[in-house]
Amino acid sequence: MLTEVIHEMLTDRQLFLLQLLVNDYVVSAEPVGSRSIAKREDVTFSPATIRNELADLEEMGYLEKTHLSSGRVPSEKGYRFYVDHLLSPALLSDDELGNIRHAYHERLSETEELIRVTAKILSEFTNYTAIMLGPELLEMKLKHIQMVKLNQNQAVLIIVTDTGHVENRVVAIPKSINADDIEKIVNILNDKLNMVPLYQLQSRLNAEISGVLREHVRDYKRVMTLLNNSLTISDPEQIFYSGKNNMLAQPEFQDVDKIIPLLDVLEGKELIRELMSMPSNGLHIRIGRENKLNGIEDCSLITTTYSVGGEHLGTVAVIGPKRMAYPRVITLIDMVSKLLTENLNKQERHDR
Amino acid sequence: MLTEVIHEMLTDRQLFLLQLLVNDYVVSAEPVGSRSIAKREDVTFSPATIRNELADLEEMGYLEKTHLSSGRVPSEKGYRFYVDHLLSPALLSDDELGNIRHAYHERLSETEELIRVTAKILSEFTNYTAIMLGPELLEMKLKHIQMVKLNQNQAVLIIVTDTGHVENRVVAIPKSINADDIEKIVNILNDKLNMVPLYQLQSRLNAEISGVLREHVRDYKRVMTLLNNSLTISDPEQIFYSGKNNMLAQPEFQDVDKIIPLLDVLEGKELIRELMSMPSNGLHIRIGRENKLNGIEDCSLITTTYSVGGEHLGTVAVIGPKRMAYPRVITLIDMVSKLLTENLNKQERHDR
DNA sequence: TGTTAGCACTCGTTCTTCCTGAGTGCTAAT
DNA sequence: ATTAGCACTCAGGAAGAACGAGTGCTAACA
Repeated sequence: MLTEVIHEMLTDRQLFLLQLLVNDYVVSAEPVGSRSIAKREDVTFSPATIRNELADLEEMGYLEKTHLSSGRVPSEKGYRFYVDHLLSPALLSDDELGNIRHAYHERLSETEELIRVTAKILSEFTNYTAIMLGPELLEMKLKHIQMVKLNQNQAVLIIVTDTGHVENRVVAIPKSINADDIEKIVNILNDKLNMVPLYQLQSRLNAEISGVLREHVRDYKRVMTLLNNSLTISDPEQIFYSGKNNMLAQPEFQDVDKIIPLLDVLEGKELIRELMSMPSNGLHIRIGRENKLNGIEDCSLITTTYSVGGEHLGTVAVIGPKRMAYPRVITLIDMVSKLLTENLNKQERHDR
Repeated sequence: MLTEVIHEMLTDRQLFLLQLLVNDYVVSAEPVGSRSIAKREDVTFSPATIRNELADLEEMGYLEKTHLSSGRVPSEKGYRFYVDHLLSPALLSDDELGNIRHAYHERLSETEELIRVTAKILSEFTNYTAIMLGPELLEMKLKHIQMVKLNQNQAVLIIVTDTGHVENRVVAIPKSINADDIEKIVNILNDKLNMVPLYQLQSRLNAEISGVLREHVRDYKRVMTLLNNSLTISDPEQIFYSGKNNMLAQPEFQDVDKIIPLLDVLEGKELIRELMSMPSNGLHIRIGRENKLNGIEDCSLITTTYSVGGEHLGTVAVIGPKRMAYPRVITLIDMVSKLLTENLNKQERHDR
């Protein structure tokens, strides 16, 4: 790969050095000097030569110095180039592969559990933070609706989706409505709304169903406001975190003043929005300021997606320092998202 | 209060000084010296006198020095004495009172939501971390059980409790069992298990119900293992955190090496066990090493409980540094737990 | 006898100063 | 084109000085 002319300006040796330097910096977290590069067995030329090359790479914007006489550190452009052209996926040891597969063999029944396990594996094997966006609630389709009366005034409204997800909320039941009414209402809803995506529930209710209800049910008005209130799906995403505290172990975040804003951003809604705005297929990497979001300028975000039956279901993300073990994370996130997809489809296959 | 002889060994002036010193240290987080105490308006005697008194208090074990010539800091014994004898509950400003009451007026429908709001208020108004243990699932009683078929092989089992809580799990349905069977099973379960506490479900199933099932249902064996698996309530507690990151702002946890173990403990199961082991009524304070749990030696834990209809429901806890604003936290936790109880009982009252 | 002023002493903190070592760029020789 | 050599830079650590907030103790005082 190195022998091809990838970028018109860079010689093979420069490519080689850039790759070496990034690899080195990723593990050491210290600026890399010419001497330490020259010490490597596979480097035949002298520190002086390396200095010349590194100076050129710096001039072209791939490297930076932390101060006038320091070693070099990759710039964002450098990372970007590395990620785009110099990266070869990491290999996992048999041990690790075994452990990962093992974790999936435990239980493949519940979607949520599967996602949670995936997040945990990702964060534990990368030592960074994993964030998973679950299947979008709004895209799920209604499988069954049910009302269970708790007492004179309250009932639980239960919505089961085609994926087996269960939403529920407590609703106040007006005195004017009795058990028979409720049964009637629920029957109508189940009849008319079967397999309707949740985001359409409300509009369908008001368009098609209100008429039917008016005919068959007493106190039609109250029922409608009740249903309107409870069929609003407010929380559009399920979010699973794992390894939030892993960030604290990274040398770039030893300073408490950096940790607090970072953790705040990590848990904040903006990050989720950012994640949702990522392209919805394939693997994507955002390095440092490529994330428009404030507070994670020193972080990189790697995302991919998982799906079932070809349908986009959710997002898998790893966030870590810019100085990230990209090859390893890429391999892991790719593997894990495929395993997740695979397991979800295994469930699905049973269906038909 | 000060004029009574509370502790045979301590003079009124010593009590006064101890109280002053703790109050001061709680806000400043710096060892308190004789001079700074003497500066206060309500202190009429000189630094030298204060030094003598503080030396006595130190001898008796209520105070400590961080080094030979430093100011004094309360010892755990000092905090304990302060908490037991010197504390007067803090007053909240009308503004704060208003805000708190306002937060509760929003929605009083869902138990979980109510608990979550309470945790948020506590952490925001104390600037420490709030942990709430929700109603013990196992104590809840079964209100309704339901199975919704998702596809050929899977169904969702839904358990609704008397409190409106909904548990659900995906179960695999053996081919030998059809929709009619399921309906029969569910009807039997609803009939026999109504208002049975969740922790009894399994034993009741095996004792009383297995016989009935054997008579009415095909493939009795598979059904029993299926039910046995899914009626095991694994997660005995609902836990709500709020303000986990507030700890990071405390001066005693500026050091990253202290933060990591602290956050780990905070999220760990041992702490929850510790919380559950607290006496189940009234307000309780554990200072520093009084918590047997490793990792929170420098923290204090204040807990109380909330209930509905006189029945113990769950635990409210605030964890912060030993150097905690005890009066304020006590006032807040007390107030908030009462508001929570009140609101829960308001729901309850509707029932009868 | 309890209180206080005075004083010597301790020790953490901060500010310098100095030194070292790892790094650089540049120049001249190979 | 490469490299040895050299002067230069700069972060980081060590050593020391000065500071100041605190102490305990003693002696004087009301």
